[in-house]
Amino acid sequence: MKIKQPEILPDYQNYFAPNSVFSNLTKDEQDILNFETVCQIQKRGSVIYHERSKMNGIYYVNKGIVKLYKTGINGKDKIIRFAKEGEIMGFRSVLSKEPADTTAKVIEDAVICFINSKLFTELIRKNNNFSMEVLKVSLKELGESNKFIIDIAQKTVRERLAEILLLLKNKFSLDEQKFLQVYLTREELANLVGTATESVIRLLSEFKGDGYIELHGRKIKIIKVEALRKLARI
Amino acid sequence: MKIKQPEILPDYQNYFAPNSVFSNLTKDEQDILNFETVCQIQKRGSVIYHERSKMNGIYYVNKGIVKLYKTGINGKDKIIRFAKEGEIMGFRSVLSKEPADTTAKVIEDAVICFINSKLFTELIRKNNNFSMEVLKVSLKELGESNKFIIDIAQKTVRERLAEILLLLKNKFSLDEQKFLQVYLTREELANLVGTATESVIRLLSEFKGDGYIELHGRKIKIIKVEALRKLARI
DNA sequence: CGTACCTTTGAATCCCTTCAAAGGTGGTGG
DNA sequence: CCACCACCTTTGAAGGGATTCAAAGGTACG
Repeated sequence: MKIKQPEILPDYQNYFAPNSVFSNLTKDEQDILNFETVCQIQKRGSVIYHERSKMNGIYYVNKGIVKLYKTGINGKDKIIRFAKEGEIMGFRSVLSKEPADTTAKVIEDAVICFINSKLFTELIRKNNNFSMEVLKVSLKELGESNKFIIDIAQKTVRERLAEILLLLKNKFSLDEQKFLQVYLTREELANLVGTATESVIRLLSEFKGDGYIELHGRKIKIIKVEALRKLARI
Repeated sequence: MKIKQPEILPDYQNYFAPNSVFSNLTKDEQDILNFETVCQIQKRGSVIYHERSKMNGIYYVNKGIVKLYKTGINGKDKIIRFAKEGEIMGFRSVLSKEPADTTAKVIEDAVICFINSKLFTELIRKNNNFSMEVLKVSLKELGESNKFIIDIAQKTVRERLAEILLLLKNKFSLDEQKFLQVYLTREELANLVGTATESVIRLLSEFKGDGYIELHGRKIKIIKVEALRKLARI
C-alpha cells in the first residue's frame, strides 16, 4: 500500500473495510490488492474523476463522502448517488470499457484509494465470489436508480425532498442530537432532489414551519420522521 | 426443452439467440439449459410476473416484446425498459433475492422461456464468463437508468418525447417506410416519457405539424431524425 | 476584513397536469 | 359478418406547482 502526497497516511495492514466488496477475496488476493493500492487524502471540493473521462481503474472510499453526479443541459448537475466509507466508484466504466458517466467530487474530506483496471478485472475474472459481489453492488444500484425514476416521474418536489431527507438519514445516520451526518449546500440538495435551489429553500423552510425539521445552517435536524414519511408517501 | 400449453412450439435445438447472454456457455451447459428451459407463447396483454411478487427464476424473451414497468402512486405506470428477442428479465430480483421491482407485460405476441433460479445461479457461480455477461447487462441497464434520471430531471416533456422516439428507433428499428417497429398506445408512450397521456398526444400532433413525424394510428413514421435530435438536445 | 459564495424572499411566468366531454377504433361474441 | 361495448384518442379549458429572474442579506474563509 503506497500513500501518495500531499499527505502521509498511517501504515495499515488493510485499507478495506470488512463489509466492502473486497472482504471475501482470498488472503493472497488481499495481499496483492493491498500492495498495489495507492491511497490519497482528498479535501472537500477535490475532483476524483470527471464525467466522460477515460478510467484507468476504480476508486475505493476508505474514509469521507463523495458525490457522483452528471452535468446536464445548462450546467446544472444531478447527483446520482453518494459513495461513503467502504464503497467503490467507477467500476461501471471500467468493466464496460466506457468513459465515466459521472463526475466524482469529494464533499467530506476523504481518503480515496485507486485500484488499477488490470488488477480489478483480473480479480473479477479469477474469483467468482468477488465478481458476484460486484454484480450485487451493481444490481443494488440499478434497483435504486429505477426506484428514483418513478419517484421523479410521479412525485411532487415536496414529496421527493421529504423522501431524500429520509434516504440521507438512512445512509448517513443522525447523531445523538438527531442532526443529519452529512452537510450539503442547498444547491446540492436541489441537485439530489432534481429541482431548483430556490424550491428546496422554500420547502425546507415550510418543513421547518411545520416542525418536521430544524435548520442550523447546513446542519439539518430531523424531528418528525413519521410525518416526513407520510409526506413522502412511502 | 419443454413447451407448455396453451400452444405448442416447434422443437428447436436451441432457443437462445447467438447474441444473448447464454451464448458463451459451454456445450454441456447449453444442453442442460435447453433441457430445463420451458417456453410458452404469450399474447399481448399477458402478464409474465407482477411487481412485488416472488421470483422463482428468470425469463428469456425468445420472440416478441415485453414492457417492464413500475406502478406509482395513483396507479400510474412508469415503463422502465423494454425486453425484446434475446434479452433476459427478472435476474435482478433472483440474484438479489428480492421481490420483482417491475411488472412484465407482453406488448407484442411473444415466446417467453423460463429458467429456474437454481439453474441460473448455478451457471453464474460456475461459469465466470457467464457471470461476466450478466454483470455487463446489469451495468448497461444501470448506465441507461442513470442517463434517464438526468433527462427526466432536467429536460422538458417535449425534449424527452423527441428523445424517446429516437431511442425507440434505435431499439426497434424502422421498416423500409420508416415506420417505428413497435406499436405503443399513447398511454404507453406517456408512461415511457413520464408524463400525462394528453401531453403526449398534444406533442405528437405538434411534431406532426412540424413535419418531423407522421401518425397512422399507433404506427409512427419518423421523418426528420436530425430535427428530432436537435429538439431532444442530444 | 474583504470578497466570493451561499441563502433567502418576492414576483412574474409558464409548462404541464387535471378534469371533462366527445369522437374514434378495434375486437369479440352472437 | 356485423353490431356493440370497452377502450383509446383527441381537444378544450382551468388551475397550479415549479422555474426563473432579480435583488438583498448572510456567512465563511483566506
